Amino acid sequence: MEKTYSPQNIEQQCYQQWEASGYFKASGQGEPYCILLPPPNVTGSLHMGHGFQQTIMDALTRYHRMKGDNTLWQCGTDHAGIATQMVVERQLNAKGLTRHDLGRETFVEKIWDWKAESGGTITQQMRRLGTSPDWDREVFTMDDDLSEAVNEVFVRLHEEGLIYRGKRLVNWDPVLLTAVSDLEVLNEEEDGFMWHIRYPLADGSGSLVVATTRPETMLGDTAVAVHPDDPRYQTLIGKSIKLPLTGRLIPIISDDYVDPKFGTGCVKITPAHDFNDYEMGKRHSLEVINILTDDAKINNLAPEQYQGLDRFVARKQIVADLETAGVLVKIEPHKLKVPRGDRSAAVIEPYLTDQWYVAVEELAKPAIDAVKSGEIKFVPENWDKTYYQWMNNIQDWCISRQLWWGHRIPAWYDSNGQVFVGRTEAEVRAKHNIAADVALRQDEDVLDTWFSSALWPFATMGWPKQTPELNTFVPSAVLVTGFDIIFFWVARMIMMTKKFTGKIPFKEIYITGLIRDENGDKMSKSKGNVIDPIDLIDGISLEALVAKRTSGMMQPKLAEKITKLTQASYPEGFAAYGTDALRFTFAAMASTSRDINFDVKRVEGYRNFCNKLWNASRFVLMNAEDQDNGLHAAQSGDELELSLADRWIWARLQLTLKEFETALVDYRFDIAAQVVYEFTWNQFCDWYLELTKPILNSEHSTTAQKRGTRHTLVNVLENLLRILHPFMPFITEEIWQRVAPLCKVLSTEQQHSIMMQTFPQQDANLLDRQVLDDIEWMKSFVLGIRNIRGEMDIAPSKPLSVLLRNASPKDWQRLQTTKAFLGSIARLDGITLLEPDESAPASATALVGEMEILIPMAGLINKEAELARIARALDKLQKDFDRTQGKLANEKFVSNAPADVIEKEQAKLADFSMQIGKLQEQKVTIEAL
RNA sequence: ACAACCGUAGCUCAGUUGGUUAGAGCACUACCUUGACAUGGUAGGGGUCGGUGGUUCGAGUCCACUCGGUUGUACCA
Repeated sequence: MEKTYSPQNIEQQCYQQWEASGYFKASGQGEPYCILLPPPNVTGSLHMGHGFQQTIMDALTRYHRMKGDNTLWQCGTDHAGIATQMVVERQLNAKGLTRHDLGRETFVEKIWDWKAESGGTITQQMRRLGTSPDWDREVFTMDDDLSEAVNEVFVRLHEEGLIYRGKRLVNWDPVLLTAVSDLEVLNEEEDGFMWHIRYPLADGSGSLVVATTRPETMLGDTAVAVHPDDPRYQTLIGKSIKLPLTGRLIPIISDDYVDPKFGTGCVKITPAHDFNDYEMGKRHSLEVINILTDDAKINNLAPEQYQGLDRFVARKQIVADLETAGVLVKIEPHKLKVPRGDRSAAVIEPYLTDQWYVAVEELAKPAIDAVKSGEIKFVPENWDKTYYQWMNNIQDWCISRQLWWGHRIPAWYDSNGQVFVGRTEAEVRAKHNIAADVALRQDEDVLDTWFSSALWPFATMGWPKQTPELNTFVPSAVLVTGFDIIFFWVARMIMMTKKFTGKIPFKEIYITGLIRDENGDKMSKSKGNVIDPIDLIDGISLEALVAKRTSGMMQPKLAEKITKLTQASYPEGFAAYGTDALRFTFAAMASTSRDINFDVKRVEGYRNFCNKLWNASRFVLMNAEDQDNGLHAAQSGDELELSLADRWIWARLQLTLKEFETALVDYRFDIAAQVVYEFTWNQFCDWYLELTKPILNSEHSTTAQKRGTRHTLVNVLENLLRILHPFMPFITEEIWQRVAPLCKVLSTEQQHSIMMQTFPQQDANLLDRQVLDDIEWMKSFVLGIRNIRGEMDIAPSKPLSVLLRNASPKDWQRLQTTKAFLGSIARLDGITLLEPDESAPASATALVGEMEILIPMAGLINKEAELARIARALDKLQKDFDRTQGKLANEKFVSNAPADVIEKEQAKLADFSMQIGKLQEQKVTIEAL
């Protein structure tokens, strides 16, 4: 093996091997275990959130595959209607063209071209992460099969009256020229103004003042409303206003929606351009006057001088004109929520159009029940509140989009505008007896991308066909996703899957945290703090990183700021940490927290961990390769004699395995990662490997002893690699290839990959408590000596002679079993037991339980330094003693606390007291020198 | 406005149903190139758990209030 771990040399080749061997396919044997990949945007690229979630999904997939489950990770991508169309449209714009220049058909072809070109990016990047989905089952939401499912669902819901077409106000994006759903509108608080405008009464008897944040909408006002009980306006109700600028006569109506305390208590009502006004308009049968065009210019229903003006230009003009007319009372600064499209950032207009809707109330009920009953569980649990909050106030879902990229709505119109819904035009004609020569025109609109994504759990399994997969993998085991798409996707999948299969789509929903930068800021292009997971794997220079972060920046100032920030944060760029280090980092950060601040330093730490594992494996192989490791001991009858250390590391491995698996069941990947890290570094490397050296290197060891230790070395390592594999697939495979042949006979082809091996099984027989205690005793012995060496500046290489005082028979027995180890790792050249009454020379001391280890000071130990060390230790002990004594002196504690707690406190007190006593004696002895 | 979550060592975070001396990684200090590993080893310093009050024999852990932060939902023109 190479001396240093270098991930780039080992990662890619084995991936191809795995994929080519078909290891990612479900085995067809065992309990079904299925994970659905949240479909990433087909033309997107991998970001940290993907990396994080996919690491978790892959760890679960690999773990269950190794546990023998019939494991399927169902992957695919979605067509991301708006996002993808925008990308291609922008490319056209750069050439001075629009999609209208090409026409629908050609434009859609262009998008397919673009998909062919860039569509593989994200799946290639997923491969770099080592993910193991069944690529042969990869699905795209616009594939024929899925499109068929989409049509089927649409038609069936329509037949049941759950999909309907209606003319209503929708959220209209005047830049993208499409309707968007409520969820795609972000309401941000922005600075604006409140304009107060005087509206004169038509009969000239007076006036009232309305306040508005959008004065241009007055062109579409069809009433002014006041509160029915507002004493100020009682006499005005029923009278008419002569609207300034247009001169239209509009009524003054009363409605208790109006808050008399807000503004002037008079509200201008524009039913065509405000959701609340629209409702009020319906209540009072008001005229609905639309004054905007699709792209938010003033239309020809408004006075001529405003026609064709952009809404914001018109606003200025109207304000100026109102001022000239002397009806502008005042202008106040005002903070207001401005609705903006999440894709275009354009100000969204409530706009009256024909759209298709899903009536969701009926679908929502079973979906709510599925969570309420516990059939579906959120992890962490309290996300169910977010879910209920939305589901209980759910609005009908506007599913039509005025785009060209997506599933075209399966509805056809005749020349009278009558609509027919069906799977195909032929079906429509047949069903409604429409002759072939009668012209039918298909609806121009496409469906919201999330409509097809909502069918993912069953459509990817072959629905509407009745396939074996549909039976086996619905419901899937767990959905791993971020809370940001609970409404967009999760809730809608539950509704649709329930509706069309009667089953739940998944049993658990593991909601991951959101990856932020090391300062807790959301990663975004405009902040310039985005990290590409691939850059952490392959490494990137500062220059390249800066270039990447500032590319396409329109504002030079921003680019400069980002450059500085990047230079300050990562003066060296990123090192090539490798996939395994990155994956382990993601796992280690997956706690219950909803925000995860990603610190590159942690990747470095786990890269070091990989290196540690690598070098430990080198040690094992150097000692075991081409040696007798007892591989055939069972048949040949060769004896395997396990040392105390050998039995101890087996026991520790059992503890680790148990904690690891418990953590995985709870989706506590952070705990699982920590447990296995601790074992690997702090137990296996720091202690066990050291403890094998005295056996392997000693001439006094028997063949059986050496064989036993080598057997343990290779087998514990082999087990450890299998435990680590779900988190770190590459390095474990690479090492395992060399280690496994020393441990077992690999006969079938499938057995030649660690990923097809079974996961280690917990074995209580290996968990020897006595051995665990013995080694802990030995460790504290060694620690005591190391502590004295460290504090007294005694070179680790200098052999020491120690005396033991007050050793119990148990201590003596342990000394016998661990003597060889102690001599070696603590560098002792002599251990002498003192008789009870035997006097000892002045010594530095350490305690192991009640036994004292004495290191004679002569020539080694500085009196002042030792006194200082004792004083520090005494100080700490005294505090502990006082606190414990205080507790026990409290009568209420003694009378109320459970017996075992009291016993523990008493034992602690005795222990502290004993230690203090010994140290004080020691202090006196040394002071007397 | 409401809701959820968060506030523990310089930094990033663990801390299960209240009960061993509050932990880890990184950073820091000192020493060490020993034959797996300087992407390393050994030893060590550092926090009273945002604040206040309460429940309890006992609270980082439960309750109330409060301050600060994040996110979501709703919203008055």
